[in-house]
This record gives sequence, structure tokens and C-alpha cells, in this order.
Amino acid sequence: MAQADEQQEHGSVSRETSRDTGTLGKLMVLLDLVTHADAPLRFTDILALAGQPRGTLHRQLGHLVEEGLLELDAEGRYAPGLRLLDLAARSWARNEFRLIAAPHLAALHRQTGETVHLGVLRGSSIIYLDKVEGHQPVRMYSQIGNASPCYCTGVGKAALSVLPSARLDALLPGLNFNRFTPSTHVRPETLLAEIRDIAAAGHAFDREEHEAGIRCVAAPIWSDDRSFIGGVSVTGPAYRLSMELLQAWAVPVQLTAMKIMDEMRIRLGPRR
Amino acid sequence: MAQADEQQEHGSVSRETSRDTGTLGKLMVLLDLVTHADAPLRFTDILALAGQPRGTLHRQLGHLVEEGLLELDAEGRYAPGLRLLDLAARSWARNEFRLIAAPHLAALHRQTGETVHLGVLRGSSIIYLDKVEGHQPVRMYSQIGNASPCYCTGVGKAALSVLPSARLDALLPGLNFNRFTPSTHVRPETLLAEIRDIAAAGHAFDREEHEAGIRCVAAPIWSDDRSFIGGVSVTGPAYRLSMELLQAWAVPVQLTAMKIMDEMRIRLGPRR
DNA sequence: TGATTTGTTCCATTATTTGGAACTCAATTT
DNA sequence: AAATTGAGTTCCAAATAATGGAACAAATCA
Repeated sequence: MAQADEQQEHGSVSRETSRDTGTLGKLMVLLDLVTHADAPLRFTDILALAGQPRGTLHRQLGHLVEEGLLELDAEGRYAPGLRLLDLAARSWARNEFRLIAAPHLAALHRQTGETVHLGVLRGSSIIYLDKVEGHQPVRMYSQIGNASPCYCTGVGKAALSVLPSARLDALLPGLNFNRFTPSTHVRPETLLAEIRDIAAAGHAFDREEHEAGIRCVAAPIWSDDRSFIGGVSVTGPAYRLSMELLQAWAVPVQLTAMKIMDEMRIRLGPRR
Repeated sequence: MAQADEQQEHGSVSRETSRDTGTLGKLMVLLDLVTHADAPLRFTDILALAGQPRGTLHRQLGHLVEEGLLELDAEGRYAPGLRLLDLAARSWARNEFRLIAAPHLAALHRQTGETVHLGVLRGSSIIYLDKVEGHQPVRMYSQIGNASPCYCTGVGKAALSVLPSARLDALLPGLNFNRFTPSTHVRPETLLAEIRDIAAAGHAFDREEHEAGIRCVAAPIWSDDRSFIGGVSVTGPAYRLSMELLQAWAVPVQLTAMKIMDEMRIRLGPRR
């Protein structure tokens, strides 16, 4: 089983590295297809995308629908199912890392007045686990649970800066750089150079690299054995957050990250 | 210590009606086991709960972990995986019903100043799809995605009131009533009687039936063919929301439900 | 009306899952 | 230190489920 070890899926790209998870793997490919689409898919659309025999696909989709992972509307279109929400809600509610971090995020928010994010590195994506923001009407799922690329987000670059070099070397070639803004990294070399600087400084900036007009400063959070890597950030509009201000906030952001790590060692054991 | 932040409702727990979804069904049982537990489970715990041969279980869990649906920590304990968050975020972001309802929920919130919920009936549970609330620090997953029983929530009882009687008759005997507060319904007869009243009135109250000190008024939302049933509600603390006030709010809540239904007919087609 | 696209069912073949047992490794007891 | 227990992992013939081609409906089009 010469399988790629651990790193996986870069965003919405198809999974070339087919995992050896038997039947489940095939079904997850379908689930990904439907959830990554930006509109409900007809049977034939999926047929073309999945490239499987009609009979097989029909049964697979039927199973996914019966389990509530997909939903089939009256017009015969497949959409992500509500079962996913229930499962995710439980996953989130109990996540130990998030629970530990929550009070520290709140404190950082009070200190800065800007939006605070908590994210985890998963493969080459950052999955946002929590955020604390102001009074705007809540659109939480718009961030929480969302997977963003690691190469153009503050939390992502901070996370990469504490990744063991072997894993970093394995991950970099697999990235497919997407130029979101003029300042997005698009070459592994420049990214790697910045990651070195970040590792030395202990914090990372997002200089409008993911979204024009949005800046952030982030610090990495990691377990001793690097089996867990994430980060915390303060984000806001560029007109309000000068680079000087962000530079000043690097200290409280790093302190927050350290407090979270300290508590993780206490609560989850120092080992890992 | 990480547990217990969540009220544990176990609505339709064990699946007696083993679905015919082959391998997927068996894996989903495991996923449910782990996500419904209130702490990470060790291999042996799951072995006891699932009642399967060790070899089989080991491979199944391995597949779930490899797909990111479960996570295995350094101490050998299984917890829900982050992949679920990503999937759910996409499911939520695109949900047509939620998107249609959102502006109407916001309007209702402006009108009442209290928390507004949007929920969908799924089996015998209400899954909350959205909420609009005040300025308190956001704990959104604490509601969104959460499955609550239908017999003791405003949205749930409103939903039941528009359920075709055949489906209601099929659903009632399967409920296992859990007395959350002194006023929780615990017998199908009294629940059925109230549902009749709700059907006549067009709105439902939650008189501290799910959580002591919390009241709400809700109205049902349904598609013509009843393939889709949900509801909208205004919720708040009993000391602030007298029954008279709730009674007065029944009108705007019902109006909100109707506006949402009107727009659903336009956007999703009147057929269903 | 016939032709075409779309969705569904069937079933022999094939591949995966199953489950008992043997094995490893660590912790605990004698 | 040796033996015992407990927890987790690996193996492989047998049982079972998935596969995919083709035939069958059902809608849509020309």
C-alpha cells in the first residue's frame, strides 16, 4: 500500500490520492462532489463528474440519501443533507481545543476590539474552529467549519511555520496556488522564505493576501509532538488596521497563543 | 472536564429500524456512537457498544479516521473529526430554505428584540438552521445544527401541527418523552391534544417545557406537499416574556412564517 | 408519433467486508 | 523475573455486499 501518508486535498481539487478506505472512500468522493458544488446537482451531472456506471452511482447516491448525508429534492437534484449539521454540531460542541481556547479568544477580542479567529491545520487547509466578533448579525458558519488555504491566511502561514520541515517539504509541492489578490503567494519559494521569517518572529501577517482590504496578524499553536497544529489571529479591515498597529498586536496575539498552549499541556497532558 | 457543556437530549437514539444502506449504514452507526457520546471513546468502549468483532471494528474505525470523519488522539481515544465541520459548513452555506428565510428572521428580530430561531423537522427532531440574536458573544453551534426533540420545543410543536395525520400517527408512538422541566409533555395524548389546538390557532407556545425559564412562540412553515416542514420562533427569558406578550407576538411570527412560505413558492416552485 | 435523454431495476460477476484466531506490546500481578 | 491480564493490531478463508453492463421505464424533445 504505497499510499501518500497524510497530506491531502487542496481545496476543491479532485482527490488523485485515492485513499484505501474501500466502500467508504468511494462514497466520500460523492459526498465531496455534491458539497463542493455551488448548486444542487442532477443525477446526470454527478454521473459525468464521478465517472461511474449508472447503476452503481444510483445505488450509492440512494444510500447517502437514505442516511441523510445527501438530500434529493422534488426536481431530482442532490444537495448536502441536514444530518451533516447535526454531526458537526456535536463535533464542534465537544472539541477540547476550542473549549480551552474560548476564554482566551474572548480576552484577545476585548483587548483589540477586532475579530479573533481560531483555526486548525488539516492537510493543507485551515479549518476555522471559532471566532469572536462584534455586534454584526451572526453569520457564523460563514467562517466556522470553513476550510481556507494555508498559504494565504495568517493562521495558515503561522501554522506552517511550526510544521516539521519534513512535513513542510511534503506539503509544499502539493499546493496549488490560487491568486486571490495581487499579494497572494503564488510560488513555493517565496512562501517558504516568508515561513522562515515567521518561524523566527513567532507571528505571521496576512497583508491582504486572501481578501483585498483584509489584514491580520496570527500566532501558531502546536502540541509538543506537532501532531496538532493551529493558530489564533486578529483580523480586520486594512483602513483600520495599519501594519504598525498589527505589529503592535503581534505581542498580545502571541501571548494568547502561549496561554492556550500552556492550558493544553495542563488539560491534555504534556506528552503530545 | 471537557464534557457537560451541552444538554444531552437523546431523541430518537438507537436505530431499531436498521436501514438498508449496506456498509455505509454500519459505519454511520459507529459515527453516531462516537458523536453522541459525551467524551472521546476508547476502542474497547466502542467494542462494547457496537457489539462487533474486534477485527471488523478495528478496520471500520480505521476507515472513518482515514477519511477524517473520526479522530484518534494520542491516548487512543476516538472523537468526531473535523471533516464534519467542513462538510456541514458547505451544507449550511448553501441551504436554500435558510437563505430565503434569513432576511425575514432579521426583520422579526428587529421587531421583537428577542432571539429568533429557524428550524426544520427531521424525523422526530428539530434541527436548528439559523438564529438571530443580540450582542452576546456568539456561541452559534450551540444552537445551529443542534437536534432538539419536537415534543417540547415551540418550533417542534408548530411543525407537528402541520404534519399529515398519517405521519403524525406514525411518529407519536416512537417518541420517548424525556421530562426536561415540570411542564414538559410526557404523554402522547396530552401532546396530541395540544397539537390540535396549535393547528387551529396557527401558532405554538413553549411554556418552559424544554428549559426552565425559557419561553417561546412559534409558527409552522411547510411546503404544499408537506415534504418539507419547519418553523420559526421568538424565544426569550420568562421574566421578560409574559404569556400576554408572547400571545401578541404570535401575529408577527405567523406573518413571518407566511412571508417565508410565499417566497419559497416563488423561488422553489409551488409544486412541492 | 418516434427519437432521445434521463432515471431506475435486475443479476451474474467481482471485490470488499467479515469475524475468528493468532499475535504484539505494555502494564500488572504473582 | 516470570506469568498473567488487558488492549490493540494483523491475518486470511468464508460470507456478503458492491459492481457494472444491459434491459427497462418515464419523461422530454423533434
